[in-house]
Amino acid sequence: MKKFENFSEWFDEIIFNADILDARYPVKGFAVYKVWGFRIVKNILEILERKLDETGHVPMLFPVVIPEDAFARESEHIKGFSSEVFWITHAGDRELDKKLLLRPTSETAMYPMFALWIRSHADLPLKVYQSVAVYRYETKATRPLFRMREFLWNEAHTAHKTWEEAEKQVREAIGIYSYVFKRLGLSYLILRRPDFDKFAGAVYSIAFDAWNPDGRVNQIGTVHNLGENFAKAFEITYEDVDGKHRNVVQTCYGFGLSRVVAAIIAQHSDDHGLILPPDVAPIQVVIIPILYKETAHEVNAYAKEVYETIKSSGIRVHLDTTEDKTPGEKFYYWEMFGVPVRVEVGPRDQRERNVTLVKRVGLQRRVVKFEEAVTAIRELFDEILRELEERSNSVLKEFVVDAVDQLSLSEIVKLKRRIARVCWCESLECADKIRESSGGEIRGYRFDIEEKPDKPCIICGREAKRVVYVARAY
RNA sequence: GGGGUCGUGGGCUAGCUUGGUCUAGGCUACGAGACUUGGGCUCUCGUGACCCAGGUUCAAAUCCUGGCGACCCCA
Repeated sequence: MKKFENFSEWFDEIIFNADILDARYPVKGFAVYKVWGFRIVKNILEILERKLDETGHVPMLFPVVIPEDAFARESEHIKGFSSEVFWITHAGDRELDKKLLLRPTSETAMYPMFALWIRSHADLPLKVYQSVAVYRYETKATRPLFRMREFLWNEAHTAHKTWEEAEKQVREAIGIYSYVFKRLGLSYLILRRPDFDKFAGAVYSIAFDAWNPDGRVNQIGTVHNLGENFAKAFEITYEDVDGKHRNVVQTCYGFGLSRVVAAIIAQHSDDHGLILPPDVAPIQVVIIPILYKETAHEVNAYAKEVYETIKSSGIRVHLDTTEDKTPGEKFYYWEMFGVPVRVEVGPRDQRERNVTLVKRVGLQRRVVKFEEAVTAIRELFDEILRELEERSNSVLKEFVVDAVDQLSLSEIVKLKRRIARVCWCESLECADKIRESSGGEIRGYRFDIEEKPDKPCIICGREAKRVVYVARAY
């Protein structure tokens, strides 16, 4: 199965064969994370949550149910989400007086509590996060990991005294996510969404759009400045030093764990199977003993010694002692699971007290001395991450193509399945036409760098205000 | 929301047009064994499937109706 020719089938095969996700659960849009997938999730979470802790966020856990009246408090918010909400209407055969909904996101679960907790400026800033499943009745076709009706994410919610502080928080959030994505070697565009596509209830939204082999973009994270919109609706006020009561200014941001797993698979993996960044690989090193009858005993003993040494250095290592499988079969097996480094230990290595190291990316062999094995493996980890990052980055560069007119726009997005870079006048009419003629959506303009339009609007020919990116999306 | 394609062991599929030879074939996976072992070796044996409910018929995996489910395309 070929990644760049038939992405969909390739992807389904990988998540099934590598024990990431079993999508055969009998409810559409819901699936089971299997061991390998869930361990990867936990490893990603560990990196993210540590970073959130370091930057002054505190973990909490809010209920999965939200009462209807709280959900309806902010008018834009309810407009944006009501069509995809799961409702709880009954308990047994009794109808509930007060309908409850399963959180599609937790603003309306958290903010009534924020209103109770925040009394004075001394309570600010408040920075809370939780890692939970959320529920959205997607009407578009659901896809494993990319578009689920139940999906895992980490969401953070903050409250501040001023707009400036909230702005600072937005930048901190972008920094946190960028840091995690870097350790995963992912490439993406940081885009400020056009106003018509911002989060329901936000002043503005920033999103991380990762590239995908089929040309669709995969939104793996979002950061929103909520301004005072929710503070007004939920009456979240504080007493300032001057004794006046003011609304807090809020931000919130979400990190899509399911989609980040999808992005790791989609960007890094190849036709042999998964390729995992060392930081999140459940097993970082697998040792394959090469056994021959005459030397089996010595080689096994040596493999065990190698195993103990690597293990004691803190690396997640596994010794494959399965019998009745040839080394070749084991190579293919562990390649499917994306283990970053393979250590081959055979009679030759044993005799000379060497080990043979093989990287999952590229699969070149190198022989090092036993004493140098751990150091060499750690170097390989760095090398692997750098390679993944560079490779992914160069694909992203290849994927972004400048569109000069409507014809080339539709060609880039529809036929070539790429991300088009176009100049836009910011009018809604032209946005609609861009959508119609390309089949893609305006994802927004760059947040991290400023791009000045050097051409007129691709649709109307008037002066362009923004350089925007257009792509099909998950 | 509209249109289309398709449901066969755990996974991928053949068979369906023209009903019978299907006791449903293959690959893979899984279990037992032998032989191998520096890239999927070979062999023997074994487990395991026609989405559901009706209908047509002497006879249904195959035809018809309905349901459920999946996938693709368009809005």
